[in-house]
Order: sequence, then structure tokens, then C-alpha cells
Amino acid sequence: MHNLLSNISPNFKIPATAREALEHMFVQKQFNKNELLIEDGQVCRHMYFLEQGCIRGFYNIDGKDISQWFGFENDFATSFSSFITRHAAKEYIQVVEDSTLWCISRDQLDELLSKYPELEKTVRLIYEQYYIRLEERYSNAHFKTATERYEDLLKNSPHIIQRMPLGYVASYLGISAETLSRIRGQNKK
Amino acid sequence: MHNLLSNISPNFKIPATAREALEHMFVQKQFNKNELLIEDGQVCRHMYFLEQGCIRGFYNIDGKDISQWFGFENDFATSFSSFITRHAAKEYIQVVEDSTLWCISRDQLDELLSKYPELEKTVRLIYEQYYIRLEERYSNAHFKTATERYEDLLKNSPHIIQRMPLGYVASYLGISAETLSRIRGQNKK
DNA sequence: ACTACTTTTTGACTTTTGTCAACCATCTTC
DNA sequence: GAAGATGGTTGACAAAAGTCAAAAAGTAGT
Repeated sequence: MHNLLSNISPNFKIPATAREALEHMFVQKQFNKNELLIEDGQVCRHMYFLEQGCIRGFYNIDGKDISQWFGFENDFATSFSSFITRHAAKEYIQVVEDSTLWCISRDQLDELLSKYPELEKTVRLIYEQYYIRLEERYSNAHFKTATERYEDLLKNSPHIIQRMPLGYVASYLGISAETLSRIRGQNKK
Repeated sequence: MHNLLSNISPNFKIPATAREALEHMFVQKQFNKNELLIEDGQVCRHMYFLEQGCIRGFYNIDGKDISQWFGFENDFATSFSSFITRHAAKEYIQVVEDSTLWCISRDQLDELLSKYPELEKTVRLIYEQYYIRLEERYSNAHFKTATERYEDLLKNSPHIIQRMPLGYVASYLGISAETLSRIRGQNKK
């Protein structure tokens, strides 16, 4: 549990009262490459915190999969809208490298928040950070060309390019794998 | 103030203790068509609640403006990342129809939340809703063609098409005004 | 080290969308 | 009610990216 608390804490204060409960509710689990944490059609009942490894969320559209987001060490991840609304998810979550994750169920999180309302603020601040990230991603996708999007990613999130297969990155950028391969080829010269 | 409370309340409970303070802190203001609530480079210090009218957030890229979001009656709106981080905004907020807005400053909101921590949960729930909306918007933009995106918008948010000029809608969908005009022409047949 | 499998690259061609320019229709305003 | 704005439409052409197919490179697993 060390990692979770030590990695949330630098940015967000966790009230001492809630620390212990938090430690008890998150459970550490090990997953192997290519395992699916959730599938399209299931309700996503867990929130994950990545201690080690990486995962991705993706949609399946007409047999093609399209990466939606990537998660690395110290990120929280879940199929957010399913987790919150308790409706069936439209996405899959796949383990990309063998990973060590901490899990908490929606019910436990609710319990935690109602017992320790002083955690609400921590959660709000985390949400703010994730909202801003998503907004940034959205606006980049909006007004940049494929090449610019790739170069931005290379500059701002090189770990994505280093650790995720090209095909995953291509759909994340909203382009075909062939186009990404060509862009990358161009860039080397 | 009636509208704000009555329109938040159906979805979110506002603790009675905080009601009055909330009413005092939001100030009603009137804005005219084409006024800018904030400009690129300024810090956005206010959060707005739309009682009547509509507004949009847009980026200016190489002299072109690109709509980022639209706000209508009973929406909250601000240049979120600037409001939260207190850094300069990268976007403009423009009043599209003459509008009646309720405003609260960041400092007042902070004050409100520290005096009435029971509001944290309300804010968290509002954030969840907005996050899910943005995620939906993002994924649609990601894997649908221009025509599908237009048809989705027509189905799910016809008010946008009815109340926003075609040029604003086009950049919101990530396509040129000409392409949108052609799609719309096709659809009529 | 060899096969089987997956991922990436390359080439030829097609489709989609963008750009530029002209044109038309309102709507405002003096 | 004429003169500008503003917003929307249309056409011709150009550019960007997608598709299909095949080759090449990389990665396991035995």
C-alpha cells in the first residue's frame, strides 16, 4: 500500500483519520499482459491504481480497436462513466505489460467517502487534475494535424511511444497504423 | 438566484446550511451578444451559471477560431483549467445570444467550500457529470466520420445546431464550414 | 536456431476533407 | 431602401489520410 499513499500524498493531502481505512480497502493484485480488467458490456465495479506496469482503455468499433487512454505508474484508472453511473461500459481495459495494481470497489469507495467526508476534497482535487488532462487531450485532437499530434506526444509523453505498440498509439492519435509508421519514418530524417 | 438553486437541486442536494451563503455569493449579470467573458492570455477568475442564453468557448489558432464547447440554460461554464490552476487561459469565452448569467469568483468559491465542506460532495458529483460528458464528446470525435458526428449532434443536441451559427458548429465538429454545409445539403435529400 | 506469430514498414491507389474563390441570401443600419 | 456586414452554399482543385496487399522485421516458444 505504500506506493498508493506516498504517490497520492505529494499532490493531495489525505486526512490522517482516513489513512488507515484507505489502506485496508485497497487490495493489491497482479495481472498479466493482455488480461482484460473489464469488457464491453460489463459494469466496471473497480477503480485501479497502478503501482507498476501499464494498461489501456479501448473501444471496439466494427472489429477494430481504438485506444482511448493509457495508464502508467501512479495513475488511477477505471472505465469512468461505467464506474460512476453503474451502467454497462462501452470499453475494454487491457493490461499491456505485466502489472501490479491496487483495486477498490465502487461500494467500498462510497463507504469510505461517507465515513470520511473529509476525503471528498481529495477526490475533488484529483478529478480536477484528470478533467484538465482530458480537456487538453481533447483540444489537441481537435485542431492539430496527425503529424503535430504525434510530435506533441513524443515531446510530452514519450513513455507512451516507448512502451505502447505502434498500433495502439495510432488509434489513440486517431490515425491509421500505416500513417503513423510513415510519420515516424519522415521524422527520423 | 432562484434558477440556480432550483436547477442544481433536482440532481444534486445542496445542504441547507450552505444555501444562503451560496445565494449571496452568486451575482446575476447581463451580457450582450458577442461580448467576451474572458480572452486568451487572461486568467479566468469566474465560474458562470447560465440562467438564460448561450455562450461558447473557443481557441484561436492562426487567426481561425475553433469552438471548444457550448453552454446553454442551466449549464455551468468557465475556462476550467485556467479557473482551477489560475494560469492564463488559452481560450476565449464569447456570449452568443444576449444572456443572463450568475457569476462567482474562484476566491469566493474556495471560501464557500472551506466554510461549508459539506458542499464538496455536491461539487464532486457535478464534476463527475461533466467529466462523463467530456469523455463522451472525446470518444465520439475519435472514431466517427464527419457525417456521423453531425448526425449524432443533430440527434443528441439539436439545440446546438438550432442556436449556434454553422461556422461555430463546424469547428466544434472538427470540420470546415464548407464540409458541414455540404453534409447538411446531402442530409436534406 | 527454427518455426510461427505478431508488429511494422512500404507501395499503389482511393476516399475524404480542406482550401480558395465566387456567389447568394439575409439582416442591419444609416 | 441602398450599402455593408454576416452567414451559408457551391464548384474546382489540392492535400491529407485511409485502405488493401505484400514484404520485412521483430518476438516468442520449443
